[in-house]
Amino acid sequence: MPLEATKFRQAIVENTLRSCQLFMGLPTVDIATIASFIVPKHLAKGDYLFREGARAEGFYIVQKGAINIHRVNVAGKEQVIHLFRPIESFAEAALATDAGYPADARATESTTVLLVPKSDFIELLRKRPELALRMLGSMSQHLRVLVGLLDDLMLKDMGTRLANWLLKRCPRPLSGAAAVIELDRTKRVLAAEMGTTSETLSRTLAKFRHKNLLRVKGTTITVMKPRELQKLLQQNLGEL
Amino acid sequence: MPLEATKFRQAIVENTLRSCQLFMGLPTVDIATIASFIVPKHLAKGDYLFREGARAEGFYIVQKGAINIHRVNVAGKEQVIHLFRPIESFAEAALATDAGYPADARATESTTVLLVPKSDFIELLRKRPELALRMLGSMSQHLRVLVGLLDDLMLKDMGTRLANWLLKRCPRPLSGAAAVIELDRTKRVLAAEMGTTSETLSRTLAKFRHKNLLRVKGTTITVMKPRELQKLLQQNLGEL
DNA sequence: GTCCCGCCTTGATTCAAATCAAGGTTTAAT
DNA sequence: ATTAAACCTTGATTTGAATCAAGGCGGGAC
Repeated sequence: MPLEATKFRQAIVENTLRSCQLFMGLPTVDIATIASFIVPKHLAKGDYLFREGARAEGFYIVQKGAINIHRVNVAGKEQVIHLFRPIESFAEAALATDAGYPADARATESTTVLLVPKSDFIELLRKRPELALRMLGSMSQHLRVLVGLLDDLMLKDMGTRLANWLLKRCPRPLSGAAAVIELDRTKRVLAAEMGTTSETLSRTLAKFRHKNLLRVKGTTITVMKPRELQKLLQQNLGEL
Repeated sequence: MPLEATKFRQAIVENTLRSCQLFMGLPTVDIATIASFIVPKHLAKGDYLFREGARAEGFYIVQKGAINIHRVNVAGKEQVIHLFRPIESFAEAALATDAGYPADARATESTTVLLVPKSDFIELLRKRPELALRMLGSMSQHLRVLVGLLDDLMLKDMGTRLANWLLKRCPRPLSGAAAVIELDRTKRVLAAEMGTTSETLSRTLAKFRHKNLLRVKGTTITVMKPRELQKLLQQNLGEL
């Protein structure tokens, strides 16, 4: 294989690493070291990267596409935990424990991830305590996301849940300016993420549409009146 | 203050540290170092250790009593995230980020916790990469717990949820031997942890009682027929 | 001991969401 | 371009849990 090609590939990987939160601003040497033991993996839409309980090989960084982390509970229902998109890292927990992955990971579209193998990385970690702190930061971020998800799921009714979800995605809800939200996923999947069925989501969106709070076109939602939505959320909460 | 007393206190702290998962098996020197910057805190029942958003001073280890970590969502409802008991550590996420604590912490009884101050500990972390790995392990454990909680909360009905909860607490569910479960909390609180109301919990327990699956006396539940319960759980799940 | 407050239980009612069902629409593949 | 499959929407029905309400039990204060 031509040496040039290898170098080129390495350069791309290094670029991804540098731009990802976890390694941003790291010395070039370290980036190069990490890049040297990266294993890229390609997945077709629907392929599983790993399943719950599988021995953990390391953690991952999404380079292209999207990875859906989910859990199928004893009842067989799938609860989406998170959807990771390019430059995000996940499964860092794998580093620290011999227990298998605690959830399933599936590509929701054609996807490339970079595997950072456990043993290699741990070795580096021993020499670079700074890095360990970053890992801690990343995991604490994941914890926060999970706590946020819990919050959302426990909110009383779908109206409230959806309003809350939409507002979190409006750039400046208080400005009153219409905001366009691109779903990046099918409504069925969105419903699953919010812990409900596509029917209920559909109805709730319809309710908001009829109040002229928003418009829906395909997988694009335009929030026409963020402030109204905000107000509605507040008063829903008040009535509890 | 008499030197002896100080030494004595230090010895007790070191003992707690040694027995806690996080520091178990650590060299004596390190234990002593950590013990030297520990700040013990006493809380009366109902006192808050910290509130959501508060600047994080460090992480904690429960020495005596119990700490309830919970979240009050936008609707004002309290969702219990976890109840920490002696020798458990929590809020490790505080180390790695400047964001405040992501939840509230309240003592549910008279409690003593050991505060491990952030800056001191981070300094040590830089010199002891091993320690950082342990922290990662601990956080990954918390992640698992949270994922498990999510699982439970999303289970269809209370019958299923409760059966699942009980079975997780039977030492050997398959043995068929009756198991005694001590709640350690009021039923109202348990209901909150399971994301429901005390009325619903009461009814569900009654249902199981009528089927002679268990007996309830105060805060003690005796599961008479774990296997029956297991069977019921399976078939509940099948019917979905 | 007795009084009181908070906890638990049980019943009746209400309500939101899951489920079942069917028609219309978009997407992707041939 | 045609067709099949998946997706979305909307309606009717069912169901499980929250809520409202009231009575009983138990433990702590005095």
